[in-house]
Amino acid sequence: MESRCENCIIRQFNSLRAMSKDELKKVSDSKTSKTIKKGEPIFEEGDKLNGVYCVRDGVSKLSKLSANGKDQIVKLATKGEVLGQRSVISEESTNLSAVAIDDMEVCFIPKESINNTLQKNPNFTLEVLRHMAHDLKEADDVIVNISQKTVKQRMAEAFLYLKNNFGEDEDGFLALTLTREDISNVVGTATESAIRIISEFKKKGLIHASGKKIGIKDERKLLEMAEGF
Amino acid sequence: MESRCENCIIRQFNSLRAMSKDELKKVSDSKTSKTIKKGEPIFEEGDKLNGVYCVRDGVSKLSKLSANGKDQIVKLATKGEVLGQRSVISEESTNLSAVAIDDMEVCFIPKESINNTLQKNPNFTLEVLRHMAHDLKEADDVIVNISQKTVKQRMAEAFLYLKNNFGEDEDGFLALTLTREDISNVVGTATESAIRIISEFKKKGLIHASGKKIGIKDERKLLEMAEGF
DNA sequence: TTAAAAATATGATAATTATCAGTAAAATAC
DNA sequence: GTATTTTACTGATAATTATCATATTTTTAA
Repeated sequence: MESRCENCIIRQFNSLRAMSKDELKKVSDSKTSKTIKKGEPIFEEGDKLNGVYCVRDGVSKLSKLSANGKDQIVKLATKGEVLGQRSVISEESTNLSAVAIDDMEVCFIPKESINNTLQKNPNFTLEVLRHMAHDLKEADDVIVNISQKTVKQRMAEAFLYLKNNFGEDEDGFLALTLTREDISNVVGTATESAIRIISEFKKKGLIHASGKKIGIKDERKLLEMAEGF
Repeated sequence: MESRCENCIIRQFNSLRAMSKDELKKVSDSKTSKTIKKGEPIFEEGDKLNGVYCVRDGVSKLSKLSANGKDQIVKLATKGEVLGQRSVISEESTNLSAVAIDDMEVCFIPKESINNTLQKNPNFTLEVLRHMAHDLKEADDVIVNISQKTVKQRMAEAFLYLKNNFGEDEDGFLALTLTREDISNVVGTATESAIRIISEFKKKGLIHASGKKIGIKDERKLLEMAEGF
């Protein structure tokens, strides 16, 4: 038996919280739950999406393939985020791929439920709008960072971002473990360059690592590095 | 005597077209027209905006200052675009500065008019949402371009962008004339690098220039260059 | 109109970053 | 548990891009 949206806590973190009980009931009736294994795609660049995906558990990377075959990760989406919204709203195929970094649990909500509510419930639309405004602001920041900061600065920033957004485990490692390649795709650099900088950060005592797991050792210095000192 | 929004053609190009006659009337009553001279700011990063600016004429650069003192131009906004929307919607201070590149004419619309309509007219909200979805998609593209393409490729792309979005004058020059510094801030590179690449493009016959004015000579090759051939 | 300031241009050089090559370690499949 | 594949790492080198210096041209202001 599947759980109902009405009782889902995740909803509190996204725009679905602005839905009425009745609307939520309809969404819940039309939704389907899916399990996505680590490494598997939820959708791919160019797909026409028939709905949105509400992330219940796990983390997904949203990325775009460039001409030279490298992926640029534009966002890491976790619990509570709704994927595919933009595509459904503008009725275009997605410009991003979503791939599971962890094992994930997502709910697929058909676009009809969303569009219906968008047209009838201004509160919901406004809530979606607020979220998108936030995403756009973040995107602007990413643009400025990528174009104005060095790879080293962006690497430092990435680790801080990972700590602030996904936390640490009991051993003090970043809770979200990314491959070196994924890190390089977040930062927008060559994998070897990312690895080199990780080595350097380790030597300088800014971070420590055990296999793939990376922990932040000197947050203050890392922050200074990100700011350019 | 000022012109009325109801009769303004510009409106057809932005989300204001989804407003009812009545709403439009209220907007028109509350709006004020402003003339902004070339080089003057409309608003600056960190400002709390009390409304949005609808561009009637001229072009504005939306930019963000980085720690090292360089401006990154995130968007060039022209006739029909509404500036400051994101800030008003999320009720935060803006993350961008808007400076006039041309002499401009803009209408200032107090946020109350906008917020009112956002809460009452789902069509308007949806229209704003669609625009923002579009902007977000564009921002993603910019991120991927900046991080995956070389400066040369991005320069080529910038000229094509300028042609496609602002057209050419009767002499075949790009209608929007930017300083070399502005070009470098759009592309995200050092001014000297931008100048050097302009010289190179001239030598290769991709563009021609007369003072600040730049014209596209071989669009096909420029496109190939942007794609990485 | 002339002086001053700003923008454009170019060379020399340094710094950053990517690429290629190859080894070591880890994860996965059998 | 071993073989195979993938991922991580390091060095050498090349390519890209930024920075500094300086000259020239253009624009602006007095």
